[in-house]
Amino acid sequence: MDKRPSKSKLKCCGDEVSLLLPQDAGAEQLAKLAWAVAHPARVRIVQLLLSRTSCVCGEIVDQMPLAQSTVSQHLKILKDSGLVQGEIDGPRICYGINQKMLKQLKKLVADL
Amino acid sequence: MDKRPSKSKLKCCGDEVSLLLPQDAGAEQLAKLAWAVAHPARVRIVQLLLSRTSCVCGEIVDQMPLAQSTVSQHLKILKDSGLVQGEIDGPRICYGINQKMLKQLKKLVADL
DNA sequence: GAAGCATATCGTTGATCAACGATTGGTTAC
DNA sequence: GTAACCAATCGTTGATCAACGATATGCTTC
Repeated sequence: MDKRPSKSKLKCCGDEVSLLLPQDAGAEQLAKLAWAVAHPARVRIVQLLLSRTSCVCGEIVDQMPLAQSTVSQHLKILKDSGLVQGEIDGPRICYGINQKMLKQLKKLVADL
Repeated sequence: MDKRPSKSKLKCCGDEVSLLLPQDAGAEQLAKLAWAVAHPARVRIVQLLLSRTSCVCGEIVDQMPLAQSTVSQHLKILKDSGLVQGEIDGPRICYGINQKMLKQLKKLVADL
């Protein structure tokens, strides 16, 4: 077990960091968006979505050496970050890049 | 224990991905650099280093609610990514941003 | 050489990631 | 309604992250 009972200092990575570091509001968001593309598979997914304006999950799975559940998991991470949106298109789901968020990411990185 | 003995498919995240996805050479590098700034504390460190052109580890520790060992660990991650360089300056170590790598990161993100 | 200070590294712990197969949920077609 | 298909979720596992304290290393200075 952990020897640190409840130091009230900093748990790890999470929302508490922002409370202790109020000065960097953008740091949190940059970290969140950077995290979304901090995995080769997710970068690849973003590239696929950008190259085709829209894409179904099945197509992504076909182009990657990963199981469907794993791809779906990565898509969830991308969706949670806001970088990717999915809209229901009949029986399948049409995924696409959230251009606003992508712009935000580009701006945050460019302003570093 | 893991039920997957050695599927020779894909271990997780690592160098093997590049072997199986040769088309995205840049995806790996973007993921690696994005990963470096995928944590609020590391974004903060980069910002600190940029705002002062150079910075000693002790100053960074003073400005963050983290232990010295934790900051040193984050610095190591940043160094491993290439974004940050450290040169020995007498008894202390002077850290600074590797502008070339930062430019590379900006370019990779901008080209998305 | 010993003392002192600045960093790095070691060793530990709990939390999270990333992968998979299996199952569930939802939508169309018969 | 049932079958078929697509995508999401569940449950598991091993690996890695992130945090800390404690210890080791390295360079000055005395």
